[in-house]
Amino acid sequence: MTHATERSPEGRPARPTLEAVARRAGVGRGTVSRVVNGAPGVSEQARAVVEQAIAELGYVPNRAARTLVTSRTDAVALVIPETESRLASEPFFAQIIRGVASELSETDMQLLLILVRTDQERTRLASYLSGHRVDGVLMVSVRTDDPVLDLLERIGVPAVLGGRRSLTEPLSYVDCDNRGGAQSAVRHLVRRGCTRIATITGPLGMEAGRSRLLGYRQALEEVGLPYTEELVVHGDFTEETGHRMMAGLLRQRPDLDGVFAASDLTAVGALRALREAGRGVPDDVAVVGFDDSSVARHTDPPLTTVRQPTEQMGRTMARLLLEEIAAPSRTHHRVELPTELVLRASA
Amino acid sequence: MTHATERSPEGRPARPTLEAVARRAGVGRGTVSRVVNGAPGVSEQARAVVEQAIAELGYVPNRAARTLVTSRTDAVALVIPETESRLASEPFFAQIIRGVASELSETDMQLLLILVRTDQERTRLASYLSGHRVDGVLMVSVRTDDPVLDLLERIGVPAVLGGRRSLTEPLSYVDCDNRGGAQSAVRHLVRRGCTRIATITGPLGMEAGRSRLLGYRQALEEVGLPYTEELVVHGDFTEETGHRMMAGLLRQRPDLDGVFAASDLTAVGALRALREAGRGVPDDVAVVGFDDSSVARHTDPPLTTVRQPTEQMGRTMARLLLEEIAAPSRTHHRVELPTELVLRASA
DNA sequence: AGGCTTCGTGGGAGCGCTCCCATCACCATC
DNA sequence: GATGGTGATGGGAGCGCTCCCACGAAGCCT
Repeated sequence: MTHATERSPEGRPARPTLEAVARRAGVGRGTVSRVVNGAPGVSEQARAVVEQAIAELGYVPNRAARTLVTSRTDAVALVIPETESRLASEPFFAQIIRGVASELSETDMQLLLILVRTDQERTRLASYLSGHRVDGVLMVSVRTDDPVLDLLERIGVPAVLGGRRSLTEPLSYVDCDNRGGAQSAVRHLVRRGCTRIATITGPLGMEAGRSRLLGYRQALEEVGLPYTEELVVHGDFTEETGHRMMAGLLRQRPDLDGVFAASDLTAVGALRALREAGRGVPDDVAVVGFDDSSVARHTDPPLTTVRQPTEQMGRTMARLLLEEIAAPSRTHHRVELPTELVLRASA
Repeated sequence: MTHATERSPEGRPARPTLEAVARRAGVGRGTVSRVVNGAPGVSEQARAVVEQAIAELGYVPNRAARTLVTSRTDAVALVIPETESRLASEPFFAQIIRGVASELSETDMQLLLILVRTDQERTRLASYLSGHRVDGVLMVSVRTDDPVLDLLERIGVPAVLGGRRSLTEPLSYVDCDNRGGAQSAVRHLVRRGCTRIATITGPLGMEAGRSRLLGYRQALEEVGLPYTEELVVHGDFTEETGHRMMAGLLRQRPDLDGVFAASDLTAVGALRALREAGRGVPDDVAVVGFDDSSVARHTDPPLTTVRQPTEQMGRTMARLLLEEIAAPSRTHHRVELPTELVLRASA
């Protein structure tokens, strides 16, 4: 009798089961299961024998079997609704992914990535989520009217958002202090002497867009500068609209001397428009962005911007989600992380 | 008798099972299973009744139960070994993810994302893969000596690499024409009159690094320019070493008039060193990068670079993997996609 | 000494599905 | 009319695990 691994008819080594481990260790299935799951009520001696057998056989629990009976899946989904190609151009998403993955890697939770682009994929996602295929859901870049979020609330899956839909977000979320960050950006422009400060907003369908606009407004008001519609143009975080809006702004208000762009990409577009218009940055017009994405360091001139702790946001989201999965409760978590103004040459 | 959903003791609606559908449709489990899986041998009539019942009950198959018996998991893993913070700074990874996700979204395969940073995580990955928890594996940014790859070969999981370990890669892979791309970059430098062309290589532990160096060498040789060790310095695709290596190069060979950087990030570092040394780009020194990552458009001057079809690579990888899963065979796939030189202002 | 917990343990039941085989109705054939 | 397909169907067995209950061996109290 050798120690040769059991083999199925085709000759591939058959994976050892709980049963096999139990037989080898000379104990019952229950005991092995308790050892594997770290459950109490196992004698030191039994535990040792079982662990030995597990090692010898190279036993790895069958996740599907476990899921079938516990109906835990040990998986969480990270949902990224990436309209356009923002995923590729904005390091934001990659950093969130990094944070989430690194927090999860210490547990044995699997990370499922779900990119949602079309409405059709949105529908699939809905049926996916109602199929209880994950223990929890992380979702970033949320828009106020996203129907998937209502679904999440309705079916009661543990969920944590990156960002929020409104100031009264009912779901758990992790956000950065968008309002405060914007305010500090505009305060900086004021401090350096700008008096006619415009803003190119983000999409107002996202709370981040609205809050950054609010921060702009509050910073103006606190120093008594007028808030005028003329100096507020609406963008969508992309470079392209940043460029177009800035060009329009210059035509409308040639006298402006400062711009707060609601994202770095928007700022990049704005810088281009300013260059084309022959305006010097920061001397004629000072520019501040938001995000501190990797382009910020490479623009000409390098961009003064508001850094948000993206990776930490991802990490926090994952941690909160794990907590909610472990101890489901009606109370939701709300976390707001601070931002930081990064001074470079553009303002 | 109402149509009310069955409920478990806690009041949460119980998910309908195959059995429930069968009862409602007045057929056996077998028939429902055949309908759900699109298997032949079901009468039109039975199919209609079953589909009706499925719709009424909102039945969604339990994946775990299915996996338990078929030992298919309907999931593939995308493994990204991201030493340092390359994931965040290089859009490469995000684009690969996009490509993979978009190809997969048309099937009902799940995408599992696995980031591997430490050696400990590497070990976990190994045990993960030997646990047969996915039907296939995608892996990018492969290093020649990565032990995980041997493991993949050994356990025979379907796998497709993004990039390859050597020119004789035994596993299936999708790569871009690194050698040809580098060659076209250097040819361009030659064409614009450069005669003392240096290169800052990528890590030579990756085939991409070696092939790009080879392309550089071949381009020189075909026009009779000498290949000298002095003009070849070794980097690792990062900005930081690009900067340091370029500075060293300038000290060593102040007469150089062209640089081929093996990545855009490296080129960015090189541009900075050149600026600090007071050299004009492209007039004193022309610079070409590789990747056409998003920074390339924003550098000063904008970077001439070699575009690789990253998203298409991701898409192709996923497609090949699905094929290998569907029809396992000993023959592996090798795909090499073309690159394209993108002319901007730096050369 | 007898009854009481307490602890460690074994193993039956069952999660929801697929696989496969036995069955049956039906029709074509000799 | 008996025979032999053929195609549709139902349901048993079993995938590998957790849950839980029953059981025996100690240890504790009165």
